[in-house]
Amino acid sequence: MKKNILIVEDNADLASLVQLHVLDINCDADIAHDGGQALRMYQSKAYDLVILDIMLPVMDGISLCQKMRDKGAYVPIIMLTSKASELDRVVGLEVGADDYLTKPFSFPELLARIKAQFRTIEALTHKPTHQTSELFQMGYLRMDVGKRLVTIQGKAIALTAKEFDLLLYFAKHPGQVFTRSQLLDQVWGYQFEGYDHTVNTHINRLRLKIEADPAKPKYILTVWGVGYKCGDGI
Amino acid sequence: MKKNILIVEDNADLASLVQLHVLDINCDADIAHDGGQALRMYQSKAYDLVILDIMLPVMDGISLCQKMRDKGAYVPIIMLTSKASELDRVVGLEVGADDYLTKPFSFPELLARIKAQFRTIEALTHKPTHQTSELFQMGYLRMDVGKRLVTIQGKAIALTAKEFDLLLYFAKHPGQVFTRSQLLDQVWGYQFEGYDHTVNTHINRLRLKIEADPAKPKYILTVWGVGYKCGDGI
DNA sequence: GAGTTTTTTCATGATTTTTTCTCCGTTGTG
DNA sequence: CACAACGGAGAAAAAATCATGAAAAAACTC
Repeated sequence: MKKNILIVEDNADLASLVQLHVLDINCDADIAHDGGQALRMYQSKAYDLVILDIMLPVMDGISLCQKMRDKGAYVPIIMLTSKASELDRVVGLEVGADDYLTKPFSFPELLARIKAQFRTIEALTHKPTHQTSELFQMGYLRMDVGKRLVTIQGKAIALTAKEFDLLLYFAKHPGQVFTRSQLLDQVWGYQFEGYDHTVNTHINRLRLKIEADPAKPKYILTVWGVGYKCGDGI
Repeated sequence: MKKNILIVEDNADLASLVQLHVLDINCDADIAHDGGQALRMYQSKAYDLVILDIMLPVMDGISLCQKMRDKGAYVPIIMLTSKASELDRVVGLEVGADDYLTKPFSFPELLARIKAQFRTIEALTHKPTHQTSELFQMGYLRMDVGKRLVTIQGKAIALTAKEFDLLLYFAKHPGQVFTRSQLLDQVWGYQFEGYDHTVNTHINRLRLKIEADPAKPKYILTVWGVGYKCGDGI
């Protein structure tokens, strides 16, 4: 996935040069030549990083940096400057920049600093995204209830709604034997008026999908004269 | 809430000086004089930041940095060095440092950089407070919650309020399947009295806007007999 | 308050799933 | 071994679900 970088730099040559270099680390870059343009672009597109020259026409880099910081999402900002004065460096960082480079800088260092910013973001955001949804397992077969996903040895199996509900019912009651009408009551709902035969058909199609050899089922077993139960899949 | 900083520096005078200065920004600091000691301290206490001299006896700063990075939790590392060679700077950043300072450095700048690191952490870890909002992504599609902006491969997509909220809900729960009434409850609010059909229409318009081929959606997928889920967009 | 945009409701046709039905092999029983 | 009940397989019929487009209602703007 390509990252988007916004380069804010009035020197067109330098801007293009930077743009060229960030391509090497798989990043796309747009260029803004003054502060006003930069702010408009920043608001109209989701950038992953901003490279910002502090000396700009129309609006200086410090003000621009503050305005960007006020606009919602956190986007890392790397400041560039020709002044080597310490005061500027400190002001830049105080005002919300995440890093600071003094011109002339080397491109390897710029790229290294860009990557360092991305790494921080990754490390910090790459966390509680994983919803802990209920998981059931029988042998190699796993069911994720929230995602309604079934995998066998990691391979995804596409099930219809009823197939999934039926299989889930077995997975939730390992080893237990159910008659067809019990299954109709529990999975279809007690108000369902239909034939026991319906269950057969569903078990059938389920077996076609999940069993290696549907003639010798391992997950859903027939209990002759009674109904079905789930095996351990092994 | 005081922050804990680990200073890894063999020059005892400089170490104490740094320790003294970080007190000004309400930070406590421990000092390690060599790499082995540093690693033991790093593992035995939860630090918020590490200041690391690259030239160390026993174990050099680069190796130490890598070892720390391997130890799970993300702690920002600021490297110090007397060598001004560009290669070192780049190696330092490549190896997992978040920032890099060349001796002699000024204390205001060191403190500014420390604060910049903390600010990043705050912005990214602190739950989406009103100011700092989050970015969500599914494939080429990105959502900036603060700006209420959606882009696909950098191109901005104009969504209405409901469309945005609905899409955001999917983006926040990747892969999770929702029924139409769940979506009505979660996105519209449980007090909403309306038809499931409403969801269809919105999904429909969303697809027209975000899908390359609305007939073969990649972002919002239909789960037959259940509802909808978001795909990974690829 | 008129005009625009957004949201909701509704109707239709296409598609998928579910149910029903039939045939045939299998299993258990006497 | 024969007979009857049972379960499996497949196809056809029925039902449910969804996409689409259009119209009505509501919300918002100027």
